[in-house]
Amino acid sequence: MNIKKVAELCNVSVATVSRVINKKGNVKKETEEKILKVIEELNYIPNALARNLSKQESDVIGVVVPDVTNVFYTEVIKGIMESASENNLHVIFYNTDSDMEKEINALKMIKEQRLKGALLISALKKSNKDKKLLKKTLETLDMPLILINKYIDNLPYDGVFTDDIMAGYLLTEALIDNKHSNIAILTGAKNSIVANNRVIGYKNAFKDYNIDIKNENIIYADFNSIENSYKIIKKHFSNKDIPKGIIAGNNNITIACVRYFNERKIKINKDVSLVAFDDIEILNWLGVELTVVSQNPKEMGKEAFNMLFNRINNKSIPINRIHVVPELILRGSEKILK
Amino acid sequence: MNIKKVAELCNVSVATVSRVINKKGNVKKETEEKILKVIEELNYIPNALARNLSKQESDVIGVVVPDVTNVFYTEVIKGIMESASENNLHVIFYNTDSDMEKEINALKMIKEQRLKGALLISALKKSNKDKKLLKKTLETLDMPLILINKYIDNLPYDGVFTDDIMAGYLLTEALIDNKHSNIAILTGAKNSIVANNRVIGYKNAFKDYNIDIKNENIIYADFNSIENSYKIIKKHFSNKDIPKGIIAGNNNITIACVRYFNERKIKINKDVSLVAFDDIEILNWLGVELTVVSQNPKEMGKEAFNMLFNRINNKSIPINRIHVVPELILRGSEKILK
DNA sequence: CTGAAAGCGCTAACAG
DNA sequence: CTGTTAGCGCTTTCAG
Repeated sequence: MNIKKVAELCNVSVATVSRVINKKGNVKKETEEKILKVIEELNYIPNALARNLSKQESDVIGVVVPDVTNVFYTEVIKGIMESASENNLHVIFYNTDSDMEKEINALKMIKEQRLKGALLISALKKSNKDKKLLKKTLETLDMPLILINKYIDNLPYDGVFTDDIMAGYLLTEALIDNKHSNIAILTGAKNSIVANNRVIGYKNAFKDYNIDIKNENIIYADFNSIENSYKIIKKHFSNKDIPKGIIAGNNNITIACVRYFNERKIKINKDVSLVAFDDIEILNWLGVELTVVSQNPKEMGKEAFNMLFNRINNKSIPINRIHVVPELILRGSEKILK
Repeated sequence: MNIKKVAELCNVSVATVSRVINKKGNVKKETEEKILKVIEELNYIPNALARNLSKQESDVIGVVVPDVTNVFYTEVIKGIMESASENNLHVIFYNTDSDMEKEINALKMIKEQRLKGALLISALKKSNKDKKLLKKTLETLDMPLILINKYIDNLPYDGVFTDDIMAGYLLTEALIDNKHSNIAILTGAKNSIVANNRVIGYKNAFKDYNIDIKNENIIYADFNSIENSYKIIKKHFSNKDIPKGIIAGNNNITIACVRYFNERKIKINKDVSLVAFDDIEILNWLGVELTVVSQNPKEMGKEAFNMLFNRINNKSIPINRIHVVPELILRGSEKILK
């Protein structure tokens, strides 16, 4: 079934059928009604492939994500999907497992599919080699692209980012405000840009409040794995006094941390104050109500989609970078109760 | 940049270029090398739209899911994506929020895009109207389609399903084996097919063990919402003795239930035995180690993809329906310790 | 208001 | 081993 058959059955030309499908007007009421009726009867659905090829553009966007099972990304994804569907756009997802090779490959596939645009949550680490490769791929991509979460310098793309430095600062300050001075931060891997920015915020707060920083209090766990983070935390704190203030660097690390504290019978508000990046709904449901800094992932997704939409519709607008203001949600876990 | 330009630059015809792109052979080594070099230099990437239109088939499959933030589906999705990427297929996702209208719309869009096939996790409830509509949509879809999780009778589709009746039976039996006879099941909405099957398994076990079923022990909560389930549970159990045995009907209900027990200081293994459908990783990490029945969602995703792949490659193989055998994982929460 | 026809970029049958 | 050419199904310009 195709447009030609419909045209024949209606005794009109394909052009006319095309006009009514695309609501272009300039069609007599009667003919339009006749065509609509035949389309309905035949269950005819236009071929998007052909339309896209003809129009030289597709109605699909691509989204590249490190891990579709991580609740943070999951929320971003939901935001993107909602907005995309409101705008009749389809979404192809690529999961990279935080692997740069897969990420670059996904980008190439997006190019190959001639998608309308792309959203990228890069897994780029502090690696010059990967950075160069990514930049090169991005350059040849030649399509509207929005960066989410991971800022990459010297690249002319819009993006919506979290202000990790500020977030780190806020959490640290929340602890300092509660008389803490011995504060450990459990952040992501050493080569992770986000992990390092969070530490910078932490350090800035220490400087502003004239407190000395102890290097042993900066612990590099693993953003991508509860299990690995758990091992690192356990190893680091064995046979050691645990600092009274703890900052967990992301959702996975928080869970690892809560688990470790449970095991060692370390109580929040009594033995330790725990604050964290990312607001994990389940933890709240389970009564582990932590003071957190939240980045509103779903809103980030929607925001990123809007940026892409604007960029698609007007390639010449100036580059726009939004830094989402992290929201400090105080739930009491930053205190030690007497 | 297109195949014609590449051909011109190489002084060959488009056919030859096409041959080397698609590794069809029958090209002299030298010419092949020359073409490959030019492609590389020009960063030429073939237009998948055109290829697909020409070949009358696309390299994209569609996946329709009720909720991309639900950990169960998230695992299914990951399984699908892994397998798809291994087979160089792209995946468009549609989120339905368990809304049949959105589901049917997603199916129509899949048709419009002329995708290679589709995987459907339907949100169909016990509604004749919706069922008819879905069947009609599916009939006109005319492409390989695999059902996941939700069996729909009288429909000629392959599928991978959970054996919810058996799963319900296993959990109930685990409690009965531990001297429980007063057992409540917190299942999904009354019109949910899965919810009802789980209850059937529950009832079957009661019959087999000659125990009387109390209607008040079958509680219809909400598969799709922790919050709603929590409210229902709270309301139902207020001013009542809580049965010693509890079966939570899915991951969301389990969390609501654990929350409620925490609040009322009801202790598992002491006041109550709690067993559940779905294995939630986070709960285990947090030390809430429940006896569960698991359906291996990631494997289900991979299995479903394989089925789709087979169906795409051979439309005439007989219909294949896999019922994943639910795995009972005993972790001790089915007991009351003295 | 309508139709004819050129093209979108690629594949594949056919001819050589 | 290589080239010519007819589509794939649709949009869009141009002419009427």
